[in-house]
Amino acid sequence: MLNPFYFNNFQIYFKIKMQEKMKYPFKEIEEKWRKYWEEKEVYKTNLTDAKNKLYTLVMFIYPSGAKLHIGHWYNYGPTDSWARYKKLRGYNIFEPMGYDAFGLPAENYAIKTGIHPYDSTMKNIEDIRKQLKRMGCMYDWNAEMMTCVPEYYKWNQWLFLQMYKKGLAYRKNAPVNWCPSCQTVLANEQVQTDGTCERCGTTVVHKHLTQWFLKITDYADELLEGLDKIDWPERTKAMQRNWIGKSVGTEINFKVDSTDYSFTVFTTRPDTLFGVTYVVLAPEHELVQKITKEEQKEEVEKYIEKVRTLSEIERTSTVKEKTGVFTGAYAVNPINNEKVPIWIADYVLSTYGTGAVMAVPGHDERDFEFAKKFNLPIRKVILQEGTAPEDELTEAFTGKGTMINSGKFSGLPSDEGKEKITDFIEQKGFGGRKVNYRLRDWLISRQRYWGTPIPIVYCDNCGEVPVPEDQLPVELPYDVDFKPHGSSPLARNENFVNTTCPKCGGPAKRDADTMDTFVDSSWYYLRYMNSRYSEGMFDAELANKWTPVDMYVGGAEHATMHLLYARFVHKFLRDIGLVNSDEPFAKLVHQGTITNQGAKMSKSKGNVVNPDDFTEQYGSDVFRMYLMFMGPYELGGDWSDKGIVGVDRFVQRIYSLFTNNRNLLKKVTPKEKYEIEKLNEAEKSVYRKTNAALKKYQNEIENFGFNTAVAALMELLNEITKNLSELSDGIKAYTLLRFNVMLAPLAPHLGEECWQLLGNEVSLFEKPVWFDADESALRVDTVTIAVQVNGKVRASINIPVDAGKETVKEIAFQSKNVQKFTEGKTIVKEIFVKNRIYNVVVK
RNA sequence: GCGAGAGUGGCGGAAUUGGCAGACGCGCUAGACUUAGGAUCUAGUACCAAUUUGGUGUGGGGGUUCGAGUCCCCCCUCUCGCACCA
Repeated sequence: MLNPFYFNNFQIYFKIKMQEKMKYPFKEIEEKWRKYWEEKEVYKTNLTDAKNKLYTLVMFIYPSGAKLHIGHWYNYGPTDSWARYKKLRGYNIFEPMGYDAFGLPAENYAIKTGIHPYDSTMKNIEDIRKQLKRMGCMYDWNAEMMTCVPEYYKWNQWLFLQMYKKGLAYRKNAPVNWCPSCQTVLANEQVQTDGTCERCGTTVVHKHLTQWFLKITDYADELLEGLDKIDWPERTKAMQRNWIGKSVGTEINFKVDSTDYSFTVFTTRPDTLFGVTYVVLAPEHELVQKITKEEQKEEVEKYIEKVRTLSEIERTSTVKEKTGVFTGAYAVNPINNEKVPIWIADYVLSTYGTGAVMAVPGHDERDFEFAKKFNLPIRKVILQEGTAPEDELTEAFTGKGTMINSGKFSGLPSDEGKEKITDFIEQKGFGGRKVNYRLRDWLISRQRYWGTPIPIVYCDNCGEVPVPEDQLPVELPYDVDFKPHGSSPLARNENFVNTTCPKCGGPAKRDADTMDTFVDSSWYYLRYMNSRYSEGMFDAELANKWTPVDMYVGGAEHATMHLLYARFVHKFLRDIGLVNSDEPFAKLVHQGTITNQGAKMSKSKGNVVNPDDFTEQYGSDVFRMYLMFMGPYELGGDWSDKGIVGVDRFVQRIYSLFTNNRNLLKKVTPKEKYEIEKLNEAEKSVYRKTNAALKKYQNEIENFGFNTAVAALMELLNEITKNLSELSDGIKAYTLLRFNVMLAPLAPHLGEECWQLLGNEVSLFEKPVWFDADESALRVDTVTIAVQVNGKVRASINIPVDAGKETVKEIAFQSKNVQKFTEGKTIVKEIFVKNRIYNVVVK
């Protein structure tokens, strides 16, 4: 019976069994607390009380077929931890979550599988909601909302109509980016640098369509100035500044020789006006057809045709050699009546400035290159300091200098010349000062099904007629052939398209396009406060209490699109009296990108890491804490699960520490503060460490320094376990309580469990508790400072805190090593920084 | 090309105002737990020599300073953004 082999195995079995019992049972515990929070509605925000309000927002989720990935966890987990910390500190937190539910992927998926975008989106939302709940964030599920329902998108239409009324929504036929794969138009902002479609990677081509634009350019200046007032990452603000691209310059009219035609150029360098040796029009410029001479017609036509096939990126590539064609016509330089040839070239864009450029090859790199290639004259009109007028230009000189060969303006510094020449041009009526922006109006028309219908009808009698507000929403029909045929899917739905004119009652057709989904996301943060509100776009009273958003966290890739559009819409809503603030997001933080093997995670690359694998093995707290511990939040980094066991061990140690001290608070009530001199050495050191950790933790969490906050907690745990046997129950309870409140934001389930284990009756997040550091404990009586001889550390000495130089010097020179390095030498200099360093310089 | 950020042990990364570089974690090494260990605990772990100790070290080169990972100049590499913007 007592076979040693059996016995042996039984022992092992027993030991393993015991360990399993000890191990932190994260599955039950995490589920237990999630259920508790949900049943007690712990995260339901009292929105009527905005006294201590803190609106914490993450960019809402796009419910694609893919489940939550590491990036979502990395975005939402730490942000929630920050908000939880703030909650423990007494803030009234509002942390909502919703779904950015319209969009192309759902439609592409439908095209591929035949599953209706509405059905797949709703299914995805179901799945994602479950996953989100398992993360254990403080989302107020009462506020949950999605953009693809009429209750929401009705207000996109309403917003559009308000802009229309103010003349901010207009239609124009313009060269647009056409993605042959998506069969749709893309905004310039949505075309990638290599000329491909942001969503599908297909090379974008040009197509001319009549489209709706929102006049964001009217707000260009304010969007620029507003950046100074918001707490956003500098790099993001710089990106928006560049994107808006304000440049102050001069517009100058050039007459076309022996005709009545004229055109305008924009320049930031009017001081080089005498250096103009030719002018260039964009191939699309309206004048090109009118002025081209008969003998040049064929060549010009051929060139225009060639340019039409090029994407903007190809046209503007620096690598590409300059191309262009002479029109045969001449323009007259208004400053000196000189006749200069008119060329067309693809490097001049019709979408920027006036679509016409005065070419100064001597002082502009592109013009220089062009002139060299086509043998056009190069004239020097700005003299570089330290060079002679007769020196030949080997490259364009684009800096400041002294004007030469410029008539009566010769001799002026170029800065002054800019003003003088502009004054002259204004006086003569040839043009004037002009501010130009790189920013273009926001193209919102999409020839697509899965979006907000544009509330406009076209009537043969009345023309373009806005749908009256009381007839909103213009509902998106369910039955539709969403397969792309080059036109909008809605255009083929007779029931939708055919309608009556709201003005004359005659037959009319609806606009068959839908809106860019960035319209949806440009105001969603205003609706969360009352997501079922039906009296208006949003509950303005609540929205004004709670906005601007106090903390907005999301990817840096939205720097120039979503984040600019939302600012624009917010300012517009302010102007029509709906909101009372200037900016939507007071503070912005970008989470870094988590890559895998150096590449962005994507389905196509097959390098997607599934967070579920880790949450199932370690639990959601461990996974969340590991993501925070990996490195600086804003940097992101390459994914590796190498260190996750470290965080798991940390959690195991915490759990056994708290289980071993179960109901400690029933035995003892710790004091608010202890007199440090009355504690034993172990207690002193734990007491100090506890308060140092509190201080450090606060600093770090406030600034999204999660990695160092976790490290501070680990240090504290090490200090506690090292000294555990020497601690009185009072000190033990004191430090565990503080450890617990710091732990809870980072690992909320475990935090609650420990809180209960200690003997607390009410959930921590139900009744928030925080402890401030006892500053007196941080004051120490002795400090260790370095003693340097000639800048090299030769000793470390303990000195009384705040000890003066003479005392320190005395102690320092007791060190043999210091003596050794100073022996026989004279002291030239002494540097003493209190409590930091003593450095003696000898010779 | 322009703009922003980064470069620190075998690895992820720490380091208020310039003031003891390498916190915390992973990994590794050794030991303990009467036999097993993908468990736990303890100790060690930048590099080079050696016992104490000395020297070298934050991408490379120069500079400021008593003192530089940190500030200044030049260069290299990587990441992101922009790209003929007139």
